[in-house]
Amino acid sequence: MLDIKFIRENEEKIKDVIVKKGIDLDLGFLLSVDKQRIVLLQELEQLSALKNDLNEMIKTAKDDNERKEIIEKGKEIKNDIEKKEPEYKKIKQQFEDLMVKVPNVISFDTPIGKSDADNVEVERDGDIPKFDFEVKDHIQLGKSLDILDLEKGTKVAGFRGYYMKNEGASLMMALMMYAMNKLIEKGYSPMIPPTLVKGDALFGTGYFKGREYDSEIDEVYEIASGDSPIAEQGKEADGKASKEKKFLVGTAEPSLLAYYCDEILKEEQLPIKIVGYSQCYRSEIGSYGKDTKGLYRVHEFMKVEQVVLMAANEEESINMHEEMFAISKEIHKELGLPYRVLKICSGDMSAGKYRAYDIEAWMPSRDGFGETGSASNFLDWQARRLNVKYVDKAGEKKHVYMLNNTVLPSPRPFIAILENFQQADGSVIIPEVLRKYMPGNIEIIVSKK
RNA sequence: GGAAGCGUGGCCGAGCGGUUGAAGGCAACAGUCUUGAAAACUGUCAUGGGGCGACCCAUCAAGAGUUCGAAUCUCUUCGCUUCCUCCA
Repeated sequence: MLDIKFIRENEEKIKDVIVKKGIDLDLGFLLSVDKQRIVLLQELEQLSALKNDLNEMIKTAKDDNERKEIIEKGKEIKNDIEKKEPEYKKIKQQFEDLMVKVPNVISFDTPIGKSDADNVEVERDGDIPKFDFEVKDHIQLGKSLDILDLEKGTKVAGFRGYYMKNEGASLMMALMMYAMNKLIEKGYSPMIPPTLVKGDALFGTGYFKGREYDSEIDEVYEIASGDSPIAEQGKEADGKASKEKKFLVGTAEPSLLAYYCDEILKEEQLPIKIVGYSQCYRSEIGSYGKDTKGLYRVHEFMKVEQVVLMAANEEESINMHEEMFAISKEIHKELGLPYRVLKICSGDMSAGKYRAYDIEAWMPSRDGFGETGSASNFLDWQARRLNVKYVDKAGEKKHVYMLNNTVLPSPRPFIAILENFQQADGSVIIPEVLRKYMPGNIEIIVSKK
């Protein structure tokens, strides 16, 4: 969310971003709604002021007659207010619905483009492995080593379900422990946040495209809570409110950031650096036909995520963004995974983002790179929705800047490790940095058959 | 799951139908005094919105209602606390 004053003053700039991000929004219409809203607001406030004056006058009325007169007048004004109010509420709602869609501006160095095809590769590291034997994909490897069971996963959990087994389960836990500890060593405070949350956290971080959850477009699972089925949740006509909706997060980011919602921090507290571990759930709506095999695209996984809340300084936020993303690169290097870095273009960026990178690891079975991480700088776009402010050194209240980065998800690096480090005999070498987290500190996963 | 109670400004806490946007205290900030600090004293000090401004509107968990008028009364929801029950 942006400040309406900023929008009024930067109409052309935002119109430009709307085009570059490919967002369906008529900014001129928003501004005209804004004007109507202010007019109605002023009219209503004037009526309220009048009414308040009359209420004061009652106290000093000379006699019952005068009192009656005042009450009559008050009723007229109340009528006027009641007539005008629905109109104002309607406009206000319309205004808010439009405001929520206004995208954040983009950084000066964000490439302009229409889709992910226009993202710009800016870095590449590591040698793509060459194999002198027939390469297996992670599905075959996982099966032969008895560390991944997709059939049972589908049987129990349905499409995109999976079981991690034996060294596979240990390897995933090792990845998470490794990532978690690395960030703690870098000064991040560890957190295990809730994954079942109210809508506010998801709206606040931009995971709902509108003000409310929309099952058609939002890639989030809604959960039945209380005793009513989902379809019957929401406000009842008779004013009886139902239980609050709950959702499963797709990353720890919403829970970690919403920890501070409605708070006013002090500048001395900033930057706040947190590393969170969570289970992540994704409905993968809109990706029905994509990556249907294996672990690449699943509904449920584990992930270590980092977030930073910092003072509002654009330049410093860019530096922080780089600093956070450097950790992802360091991790890929330490794991020995060849990777490349993409600067995300305007059209592939979600509405709230100011600047974003993706990191992709080499996956032999894809004969290409696959996304293993993403770092985003939102400036104060999320903080406005979450209402997180700080008092700066001059005593002024400002919204904090928020940034986030994938430290390590569980399934995709697992794919990359299996496929890149497979041996001719079907065994898989475990990256050195993970061995201390493996039971028995094993160095290799071998077939038991 | 059963019972009772409670939700007021950064915090504590009064107020229970009209000079209450809200006493008092703490914290914070500015000043006086002091070589400096502390103490003491004086002053400032909620948030959001509208207006060029005087100023106006809204907010005492949220929503609805009663009333000319609600922080105060009624209802609903949410949250918290305590006791009992149950339980990984």
